[in-house]
Formats: sequence, structure tokens, C-alpha cells
Amino acid sequence: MAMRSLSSFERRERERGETRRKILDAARRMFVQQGYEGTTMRAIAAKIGYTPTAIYHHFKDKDALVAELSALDFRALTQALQRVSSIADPVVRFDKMGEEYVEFGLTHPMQYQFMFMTRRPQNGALDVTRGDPGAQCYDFLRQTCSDVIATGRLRPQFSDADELAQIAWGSLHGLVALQVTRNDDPAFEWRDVRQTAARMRDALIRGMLREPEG
Amino acid sequence: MAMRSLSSFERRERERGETRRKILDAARRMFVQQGYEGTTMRAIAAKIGYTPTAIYHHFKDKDALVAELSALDFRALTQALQRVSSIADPVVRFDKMGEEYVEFGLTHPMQYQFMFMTRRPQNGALDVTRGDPGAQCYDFLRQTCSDVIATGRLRPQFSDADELAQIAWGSLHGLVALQVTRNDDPAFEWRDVRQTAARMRDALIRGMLREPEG
DNA sequence: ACGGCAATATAACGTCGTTATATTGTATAA
DNA sequence: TTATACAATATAACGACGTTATATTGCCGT
Repeated sequence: MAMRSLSSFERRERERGETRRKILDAARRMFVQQGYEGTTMRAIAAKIGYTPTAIYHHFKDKDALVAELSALDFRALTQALQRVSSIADPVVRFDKMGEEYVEFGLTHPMQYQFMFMTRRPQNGALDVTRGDPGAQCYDFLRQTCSDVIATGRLRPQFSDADELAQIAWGSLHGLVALQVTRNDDPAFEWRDVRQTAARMRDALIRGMLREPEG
Repeated sequence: MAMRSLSSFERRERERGETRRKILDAARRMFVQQGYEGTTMRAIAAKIGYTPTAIYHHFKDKDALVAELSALDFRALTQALQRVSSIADPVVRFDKMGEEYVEFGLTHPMQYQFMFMTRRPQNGALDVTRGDPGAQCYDFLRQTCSDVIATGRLRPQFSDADELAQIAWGSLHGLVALQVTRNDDPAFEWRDVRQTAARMRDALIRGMLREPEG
């Protein structure tokens, strides 16, 4: 009975997981194409041949669905940021991290909106064991900021890791966010965001250093 | 008859205007407190003692209501920015303009969300005679950027007014936007935004100048 | 006094997120 | 092997939303 029950239990689990994944896949595609408001639970269900109520057996509500997708995206962003962790010079690492961040935002615009551009509804019951994936990203940035400060190459007023992290994050977030929401507004002659961001990082870093470098 | 009809016509116009204003006032308050989604046409109507349909006699739909409020807010922002227009030194003016911008965003967080943090739905029928009020703000910023470049004090790679405007706008927008959406997220130890913004402007400007100044 | 029109109201439509309540199918216990 | 319990899905509905088709009111000019 042990083997039988275990394997059938596993099959159940796998089938449940597959349905979950089907829901997540369809939801992701629709959210990316139509946005949060433009995507309805009914439409998600229809896309995968279920009735809307079936979704509620796998996710508490629409927000839980979005939260799970966001968590996956945060893991992807963390991975992208980790790609620069081998760079020895903290200042260069800081710069490249910004580049990775912008690239992520530009290539995942709708996920970016979920992650950073919507007011999260009182994120009460967070996974305490693993921690908020967004906070993990921030901590990673903050650590690099701390390393940059530790080099002693910054002017004395830039000695707070949190403030430095918020300057870096805020500045790049602004560029990405404007691009995401106002990309198609003909009132602005948008320059290439990657280049604009590169120039911005250059100016910011140069402006924070004690003395300009190479 | 001429006088009679004129004055009664005027009274009608005034009454219509007063109703419009009552709607706008109630709508503004509710949008500020509850956000776009949290504010319903029914609730706005109830607040001023009308039925929902009455609103539709004065505004095409909910978006038109928001658009009108946004236009008013853009005028307020333009006024705030104009306050620095008397500053002779373009670099100082550029800096103070950033300060005014951040102050506006922090003191009008919900309006800020309308103006800069929501995807505008295919802004088809714009008021061509007056121009997009958002574009007016941008043009004002762009002009100051152009003045800054004309001083010749920036490094050669910062010679495009639009790119410079987007660097400035983007960086400050990011700080304000994060504050608006993530203000109450305990995962981040937010520093005082005004000071963070000041340091950011300082670093940016210093990093763009040919040689550091005072 | 009357006709017309602007302003408002009533009632309804279709859609949304969500839930109370069946119905099904399948794995285990008797 | 049949009975039972439970997981997965479906049906039907609720209440709220933005919006609109269709009255109704009340004031203006004739």
C-alpha cells in the first residue's frame, strides 16, 4: 500500500501542479498582453478550457495569482542581477548592476509594472521563511552600495548604503517606468533608453566619486 | 429681450459650471483618498446628492473626469515649475526645478499617480489649440536643459536637450514614484526623499559638468 | 399657456471578481 | 469489491461596477 499510495499521491500532486502551471502560463501571457485590469479571471479560465471557479481552487484570488507571477519574476530579476556578482571592483559592479536592471525592465515591461509600479495591497501574509523576493533584490543592491562606500572612493556625503541604493534604484526606475507608461506618447521625443540610462549612470557615479576617474 | 436672455443664459451657464465644479471637487477628494479604482461613479454621485447618470451629462465618462482633473494638476505643476524661471543661472535653475518637481510629487501623491504613473488610454482627441498640458511641462524642462547645454559647462556627451531632460525627469520621477507606491513597504528603509533627491541632483549635475564647481 | 430643451432620474444591460452549492471522479478503507 | 471521503471541477448566483436607453422634471423663450 505504501508504494501504491505514494505513487498515486504523487500523480495527484503532479496533475494538480500541471493545472496550476497551465493557469499561471495562461495568466502570464494575458497579463503581459492586456495588463492587470484587461485580464479577467473568466478569460484566463476560458483560455485553458476551465470555468472561472476552477482557478479559485488553486489560487485564493486574482491578487494571489499576480503575486505568484511576481515572485517568479523577482527570482528572474535576482538572477539577472547576480550575473554581475563576480565583478571585483564594487564601482564597476554597481554600474553593471544598473545596466542589468534596466535591461530587465525593458524586456519584461508588464512584469515590471507588477513588480514596481502598482501599489501592493497590504502585503500582510508574506512568506517569512524565504523573505520578500523584492526585499531580496533590494538587499543585494544595498550590499553592493555598501561595498562601493567601503572603497572610500565616494565623497563623504554619500556614506549611507540605503540612501545610495535609493538614489541608484530611483533614478533607473524612473527611466524604465516612464518608458513603460509613456513609451507611445508622441508628446515626447524619447531617446534610446539604454543609452540615456548609461549616460545617467555615468554622470551619477562620476558625481559621487571624490575625484573623476578613467 | 436681449438683456433678459443674456442674463438667464449666463445664469444657466453658471449653474452648469457650479454642478461641474461640485462633481470635480468631490471626484478629486475621492480619487485622492481612494485612488482611481477605489472611486466609483456611483460614490461620487452619492457624495454630492445626485444619481450617477447626472455625471454623464457633464463628463463623457470616468476617464474624461480624470483627464480634466489631470489637466488642472498639470497647470498647477507648470506654475510650480515657473516659480524658478527667474533664476538667471541655467544650472541653478535646472537644480531648483528638480526640487520643485519633487515637492509637487510628494505633496500631491495621488495627482502624481494620475499624471505620470498610469498608462494613458490612446490619448486620441487632444486639445490641439492649447496643447497637451503634460507636454507643456516637458517643453519647459527641455528649454531649461537647452539653456544648460548652451552655457557650455557640460561635458560634450551631454549635448542633447531631450536626453538631458529625460535623465533629469526620469531620475526624479523614479524617486517620487517609488515613494508613492512603496512608501509603506517595511521591506525598505526609506530615507528622507527630499534629501535623497537633493543628493541625487547634486551628483548628477556634478557628474555632467566639465569640471566640478562650488 | 405652450413647446422645447437642459438637467436629472429610473431602470436596465453586460461584465467583473467572487462564492454557495452541486456534481463528478478517483483513491483509499471496510 | 463495494462504500466513503475528498479533491477537482461545474452551475448558478450575488453584489458592484461603468455605462446607456428611456422617462421625467423644470425652466426658458415664444
